[in-house]
Amino acid sequence: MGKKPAIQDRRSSLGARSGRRVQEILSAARDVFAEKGFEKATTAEIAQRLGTSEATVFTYFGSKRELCMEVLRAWYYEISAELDREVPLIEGFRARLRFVIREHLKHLIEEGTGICALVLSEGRNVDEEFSELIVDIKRRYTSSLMAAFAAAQKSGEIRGDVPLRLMRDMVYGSMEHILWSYIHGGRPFSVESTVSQLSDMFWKAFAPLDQPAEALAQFRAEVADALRKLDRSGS
Amino acid sequence: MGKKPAIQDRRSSLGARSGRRVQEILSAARDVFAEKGFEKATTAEIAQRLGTSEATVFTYFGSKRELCMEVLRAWYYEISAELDREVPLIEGFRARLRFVIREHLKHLIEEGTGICALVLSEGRNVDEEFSELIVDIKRRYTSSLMAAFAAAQKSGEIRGDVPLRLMRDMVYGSMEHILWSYIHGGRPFSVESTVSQLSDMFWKAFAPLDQPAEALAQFRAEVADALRKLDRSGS
Amino acid sequence: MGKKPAIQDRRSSLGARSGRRVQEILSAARDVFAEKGFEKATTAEIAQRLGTSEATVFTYFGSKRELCMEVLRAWYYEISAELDREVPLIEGFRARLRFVIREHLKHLIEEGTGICALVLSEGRNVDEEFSELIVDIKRRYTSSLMAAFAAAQKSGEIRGDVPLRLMRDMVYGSMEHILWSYIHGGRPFSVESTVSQLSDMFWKAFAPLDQPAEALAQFRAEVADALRKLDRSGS
Amino acid sequence: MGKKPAIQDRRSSLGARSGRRVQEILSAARDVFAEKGFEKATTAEIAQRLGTSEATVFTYFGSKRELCMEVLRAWYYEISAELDREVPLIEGFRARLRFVIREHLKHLIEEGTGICALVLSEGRNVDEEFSELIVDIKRRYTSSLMAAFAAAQKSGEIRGDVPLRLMRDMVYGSMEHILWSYIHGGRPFSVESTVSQLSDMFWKAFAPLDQPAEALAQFRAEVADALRKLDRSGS
DNA sequence: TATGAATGAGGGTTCATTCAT
DNA sequence: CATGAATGAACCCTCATTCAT
Repeated sequence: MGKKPAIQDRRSSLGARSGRRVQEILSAARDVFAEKGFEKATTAEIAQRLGTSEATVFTYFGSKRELCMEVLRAWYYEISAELDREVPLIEGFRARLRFVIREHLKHLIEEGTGICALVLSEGRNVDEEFSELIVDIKRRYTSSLMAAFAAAQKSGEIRGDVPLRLMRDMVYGSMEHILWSYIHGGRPFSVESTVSQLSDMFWKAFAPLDQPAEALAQFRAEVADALRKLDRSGS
Repeated sequence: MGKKPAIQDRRSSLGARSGRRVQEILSAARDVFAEKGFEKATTAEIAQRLGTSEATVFTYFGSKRELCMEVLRAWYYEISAELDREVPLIEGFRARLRFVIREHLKHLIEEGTGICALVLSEGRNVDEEFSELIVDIKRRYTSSLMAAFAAAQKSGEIRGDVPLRLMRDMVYGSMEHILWSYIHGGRPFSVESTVSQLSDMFWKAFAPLDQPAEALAQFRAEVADALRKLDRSGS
Repeated sequence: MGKKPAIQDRRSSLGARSGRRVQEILSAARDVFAEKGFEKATTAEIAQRLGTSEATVFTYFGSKRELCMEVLRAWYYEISAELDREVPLIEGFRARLRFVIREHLKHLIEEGTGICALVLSEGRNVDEEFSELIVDIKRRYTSSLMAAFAAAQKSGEIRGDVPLRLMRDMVYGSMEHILWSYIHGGRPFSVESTVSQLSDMFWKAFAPLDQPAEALAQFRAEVADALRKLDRSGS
Repeated sequence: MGKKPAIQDRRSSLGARSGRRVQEILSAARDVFAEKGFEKATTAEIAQRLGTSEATVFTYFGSKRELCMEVLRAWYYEISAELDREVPLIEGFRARLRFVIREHLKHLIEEGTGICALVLSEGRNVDEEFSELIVDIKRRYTSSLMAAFAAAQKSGEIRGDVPLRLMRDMVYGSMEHILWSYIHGGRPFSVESTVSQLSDMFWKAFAPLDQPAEALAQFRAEVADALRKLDRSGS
């Protein structure tokens, strides 16, 4: 909006965040943001942990918020890449769904409550300016599941009367809420059993409407077949 | 842990903030928080809308964050009371679930994206100090649904192999995500059709394991088994 | 332009800068700005001299630049008021011009090179935002001389073929340059003789074009008259 | 006073900056300073326009301020050279004055408000350190006019009772003020008519005291006196 | 000569919060 | 109760400038 385009950011380009320095900063920033949360984190502390000056941080990242967004982006990127790679190799919607759910929960649980809280919380605290960016990041992140949904809908594995988007929101929303409860409730948490239960429930929720009907039809055919046999044997 | 004497200073009780002034402040605060979000809202603006001084605000509320929490509490309180009253009168789990879902979506949609974003976002931005409070508020808010879950589990309307808490997280998590998508995507949004779709899907997800499809499957297995035996014996 | 209107400045109103505090701040600010110049002056120092915090300064003035503008405004205001009062009472354009010149030089010399440099320099360093304000201030300041010009042009005391604005620029521009030379050259400087010389030169520069012609005409009339008398007496 | 070894580091001499690189930098710097003003211009932008690094700029110029001074110096240098060359060839003070005025106005108007504002504004924003330098530059720049004044005073073309310096300040000060008004007022501006009016007025202001009008006045006084005597004796 | 990278050194500004009246 | 006034405390960010290569 009213942003000065600035001379052109001092840093190379927003694309290739590969330099060693950049990675170091990202890493330190992730730690601090995870520990303190965005608002309470200070650029001073991030710089301090790196043993550099704040100015160096700002050489590579335009603002504290941008830095935080990049931390999130990097986090999502990793899993996104994995999902993009693995999910298409999996056979069947049910297994795909299960895989996606397990990955999401596993990563967020394993990396500690800090980063988990950051991902859950800052995904919602977006300064307008980065609103579009976070939407993109999440779109990419959820694209594997969306593709799986699409394929499943086509093959008749899941119902076709509900927007994919709604199902996606159910899956991710549920997990977020579960993780949030976990973080704040401190209850013991079994990833595996949660994965199983969620998969099962969503499998049923998303099942084609005519599944029972189809099953019934097949059953009838089988029974009819059997009856014919009985008839034959009993005659 | 050396916690501050905390949240009650000179206020009557944690529950019912009554005075006219208190209500005015809450109202102004809600407007401002809804418009700007917590961080960008200022106590100065809240006071200014009331035509009083910031000091007055602090006479009634200990801190900006506390004020915000009270705004949220008030918001939840209203619906909580309604749910507590209405839900028990409804017959059947399915209808109860539907009612809860509709109320949640309806309120958040109708009151505008501002308060909606506030509820969704600030519910996650908790300063440790208020962490417990928000958990309480939400517990109270979700208690109607939890009670319905419990009753349904007892009566066999829903499956008994999944923690209620997990189902609750699914329901509320899904709705939060859906609302968030709505707020940021700006897509047209039909409360009624969403309610129907969600109710239906959750109904299926939560259905007892021995419902038609499952029962049928098991029955079919039995029959098939019997047929095999007959086959063998009859040949 | 793109300024946040802000909730409404915390300070009473831009008009009545009368409060004691305001005057104190203005005074301290003038000292610091005069000593260091705008850029090198710091709000910290201004606050420190007052024995208050910087925040207090910002309670009354929106920004460092605004504070500086107000210092300038106050400076101009004082003399403007004096000129508005005195000039109209003076008879004749020449005396008025002389008065205006003397006041300008006198004030700027007497108040020291600091404030003088500030007035001369910062009158030219305007952040767009205050561009209009400084123009207003200066318009007001020069209005006495402009009025005198207008009256003189009407009465035929000065030429009518030159825009008043041009003459005004000549008078003030000359003085600014003279003062600048004085400040940087450090040459001894006699206000009185400079006033006399300037007045005299401008008087001639601005004199009606037909002054010589008129004088000549009158002189011819007088001589002719004398000649007639001589004729009469010598006959 | 412990002055820094100052302005010449590794540069050939204070006078002639020759290298191609130097010229490129000066050119880019002039553009940026003209567009943004000194304070808002950044060395980063200057370097960026050149396609080099900031460090390169600092290889050739000791500081941002020095660079700016060199830009100004170069600007003045060009016209100074022209004036030095042309003015002595012109016959008569009036024509010389007119020439000088026209050149000054013409250059500043033609090169755009950016460089004009820079010259007018930064000529006044001197960091002590460069105070002497700018004085030198301006002395050189005004030397043609000063020489013309001196010659004119010698030949009796202009009055001898006023310091040349004062007259110089009047001429340049007037023009600066006029240009400033033009830049900020945005009024249409005719160089030629302004040149004519200024020349005419200054011509009159600087005219010898015994020029026609004065001489006439004195002569008239004498004649009148004589006439009175005649009157008395002839009655 | 050229420069990529790093940074020292503030600087202005913001607000929630306090307290005497 | 209400509040005007004051401020502590930080924070993000900028940029000219340096220096090893």
